[in-house]
Amino acid sequence: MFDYRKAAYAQEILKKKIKLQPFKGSINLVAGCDLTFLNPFKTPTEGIAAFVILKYPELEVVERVYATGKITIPYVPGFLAFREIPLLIRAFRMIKKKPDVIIVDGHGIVHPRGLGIAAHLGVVLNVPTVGCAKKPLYGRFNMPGKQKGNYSYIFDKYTNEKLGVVLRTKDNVKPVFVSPGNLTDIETAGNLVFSTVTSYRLPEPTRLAHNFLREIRKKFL
DNA sequence: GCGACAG
DNA sequence: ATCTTGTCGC
Repeated sequence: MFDYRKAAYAQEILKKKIKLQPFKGSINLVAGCDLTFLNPFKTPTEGIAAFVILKYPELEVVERVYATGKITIPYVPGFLAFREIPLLIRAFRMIKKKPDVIIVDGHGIVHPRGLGIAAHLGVVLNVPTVGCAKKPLYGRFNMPGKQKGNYSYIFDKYTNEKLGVVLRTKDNVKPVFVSPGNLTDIETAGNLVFSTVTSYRLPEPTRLAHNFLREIRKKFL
């Protein structure tokens, strides 16, 4: 079984290691990562994690890697990282050209204990990360305008601290929820995601990682 | 007590 | 989180 009390404690410890700061240096390579499961409704199950690395700001793919393994921890809102990070780490180690920043499919610091999967991964790898989720998890916010580029801020519901942005990446399409993971800040996170969006709802790194997995997954069925 | 709840 | 198909709106 999985001890969620201990996991929550671990999150509180790791949260203290997050460094929120403007991005240091320049971004030449940006990565997107994602996971897929052979049976997403059963645990344990086989999982596949992938990273797609793109040149920035050209968004040309320069490398793709993936790793497979057994997923034994169930999904519980607030503890996604414990389920997905082990395989993500293995895939990350296979990358030859390490990215300057990773866009993770999930939240950064917009999280009940301030440590969503993007922040968790960023601390463990000591790499700049940005969280880009498709649904809200925590905090209060107003919906942004309907036009691409419109955004609003996400605040902590107790401290009112600004945590991230709700960003409209495509006209009349549901917005995404962006927040810094590690070694980035809200502005860096928002700008990076918006600058990697083309004509789809999700930023290219995330979208391509997802497509890549769909490809790989077929070979395992 | 009730609703909400990343992937 | 998977997969597929159909429908609707811009």
